[in-house]
Amino acid sequence: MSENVASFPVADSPSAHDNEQPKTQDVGGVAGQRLASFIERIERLEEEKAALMEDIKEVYAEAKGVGFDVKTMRKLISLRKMDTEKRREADELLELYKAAVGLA
Amino acid sequence: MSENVASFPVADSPSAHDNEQPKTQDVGGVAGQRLASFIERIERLEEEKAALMEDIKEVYAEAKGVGFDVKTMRKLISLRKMDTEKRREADELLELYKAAVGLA
Amino acid sequence: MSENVASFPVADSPSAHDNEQPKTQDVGGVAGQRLASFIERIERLEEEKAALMEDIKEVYAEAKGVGFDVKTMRKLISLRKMDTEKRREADELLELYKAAVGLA
Amino acid sequence: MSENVASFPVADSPSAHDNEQPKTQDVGGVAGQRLASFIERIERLEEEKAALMEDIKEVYAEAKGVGFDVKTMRKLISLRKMDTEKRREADELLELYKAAVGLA
DNA sequence: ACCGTGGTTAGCTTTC
DNA sequence: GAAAGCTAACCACGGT
Repeated sequence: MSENVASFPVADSPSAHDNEQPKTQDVGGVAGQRLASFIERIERLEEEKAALMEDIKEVYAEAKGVGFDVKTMRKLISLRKMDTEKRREADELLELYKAAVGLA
Repeated sequence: MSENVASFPVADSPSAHDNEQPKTQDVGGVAGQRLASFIERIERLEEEKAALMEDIKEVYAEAKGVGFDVKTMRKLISLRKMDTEKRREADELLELYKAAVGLA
Repeated sequence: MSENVASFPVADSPSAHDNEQPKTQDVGGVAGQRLASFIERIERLEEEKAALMEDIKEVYAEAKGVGFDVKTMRKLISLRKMDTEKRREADELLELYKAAVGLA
Repeated sequence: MSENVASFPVADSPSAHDNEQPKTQDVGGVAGQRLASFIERIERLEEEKAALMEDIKEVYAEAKGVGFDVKTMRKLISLRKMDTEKRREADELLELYKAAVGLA
């Protein structure tokens, strides 16, 4: 039933009691600036991420260049990752058992 | 000429009984070490990527904390990204034209 | 670069060699009927899937009702699934090695 | 598929010698069997679900094969689903009203 | 009772 | 063009 309605919901600030309207379009007032700031931060991080992904591709390419099989490498890495995750989950399961059984 | 680098200097098969190997897995020798190095580099980069993704999630969380709608933000960013890509493609097209016409 | 354009692209039939174009715009024509048929099939399958998911939830609920910890159960099942997948992937990796090394 | 059914991994102590009967603690006993049964039922249902998902993919593939745009189809179906849910919710609301007013 | 969290599912990208 | 891996949206659960 409940449906969020507001896509730009927020007052211009958490504790918005500063009455001076910035003149410059209050859609895009303090809240707008804050939003812009968040957006920028995220986009910056996304850029870094993209760069990293690029780097990864390059490493694969380099490996391929000296004769390794990329697909195999990927599989290997995936397997290693699964190991890691599985161990982590197994640990969690153990904790869960302990909790379920009343051993804090 | 059988060049073991150009093909795949693979470890002997899983069913091997090569257990008592000296420290530095000489299965595959130099190539094996090289492979290990690639793997490590990739896994390191993947870790960084994961950390970045974590950061991004945190920024979204912070934005949410002050009242912004995350889903909307995502859409916004995605839209901006599309714009960027579109422009980039347009630029590429322009370069192509220039090249085709002899303008370096 | 390439971007698909047509959202309702299709000719009115796979083996469309019947040249007589129906003149009357095929939106809702043979192709439309065919599309409707696909949609129905998918929606039917989705329904069955939803029913199955419901069943699963019920089993969990029943288990919970007799005292088992649902979260633990989920983890357990997830772990078992990981085992299965990991084995499958390990096999694939082996095949990959063999192929990379030239062993059909 | 899965063979080790009685796998009830952790629970009883790591070095549990199964010679001694389970005393009061029912690890691996009746409760264990019951748990195994639940697990099996769920895994069976999950398998069916996976099969269904496979079927759905195949229908999409078939549709694509005769020229329909899968992405568009997905959107369409999603839209229809939203409609359905909306109507269902509206009906529920109506029921609620009726109940509130004393109309069974 | 709501929010936050984690897990699941679906969609998209990229690879082969 | 198909298959897979990755990412993002969704949903149900438990905590506060």
